[in-house]
Amino acid sequence: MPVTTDGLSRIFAALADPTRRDILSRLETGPLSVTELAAPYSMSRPAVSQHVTVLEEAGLITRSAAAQYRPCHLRPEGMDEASAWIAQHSAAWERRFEKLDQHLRRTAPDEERNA
Amino acid sequence: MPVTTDGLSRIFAALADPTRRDILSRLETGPLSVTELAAPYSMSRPAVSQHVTVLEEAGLITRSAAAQYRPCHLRPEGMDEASAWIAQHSAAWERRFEKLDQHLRRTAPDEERNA
DNA sequence: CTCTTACGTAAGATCTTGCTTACCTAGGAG
DNA sequence: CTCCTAGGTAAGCAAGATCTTACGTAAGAG
Repeated sequence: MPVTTDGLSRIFAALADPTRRDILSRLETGPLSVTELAAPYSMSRPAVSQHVTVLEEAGLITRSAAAQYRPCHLRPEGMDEASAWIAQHSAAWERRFEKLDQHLRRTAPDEERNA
Repeated sequence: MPVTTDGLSRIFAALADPTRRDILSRLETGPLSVTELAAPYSMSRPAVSQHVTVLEEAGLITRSAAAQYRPCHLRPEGMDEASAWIAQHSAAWERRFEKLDQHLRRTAPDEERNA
């Protein structure tokens, strides 16, 4: 990854780690502190802190600056860009096969006309 | 990334590169050879070949083994897993805000009971 | 004040990624 | 056969990712 990475690349890169995806899943039920997030994993707390930073820089979560307790919570609009990219390209995928489909149906399309 | 990476991580990692996303976009209009894919980029053809290998190992494209011409084409079901993950978690995101929504609505929910 | 808790960050080891150039194979034209 | 085209692969390097341990800081308890 180059020095300056675009937002979409950052989001997909953030999602390309099982630990980070698990963190996102666990935040869906409510905010958690870094210490709480780190508990189930076998890695050190600073490692989890770095994962959280990656998620934050990708715009997928935010951290409150509340004293020494800094709960992490989801940023709902964070995944919109990735979601939109996938949706758009899935649509293109499907259009390609719809065209094939239509082509195949032109061989015997008679059943739908007499309704 | 560890020695063995799960499929979802491989897919997201493959999507986390602008060149590879661009390759996928260009394949939506039909299959292209590695040489054709490499033409617009300023990097070497082997570099593009390696990007194509990454996409292939993620299950996003396939290569025909036709003689020395090996056109790359999309594998439509390749993005399903990523799409499903995003959809599922976007849904969880939304449910979280629906619950908030419902909670707010419980302050004045009387209109729906007398149908 | 000191001590604890929660957390970030710096330094460093190690692995992976993304590129390069150089080289190799396979098929077709002559 | 030789030559060209298409493309995969190896070696090597710079940069980044992921972890570790060690340390620093800020807020509250006593």
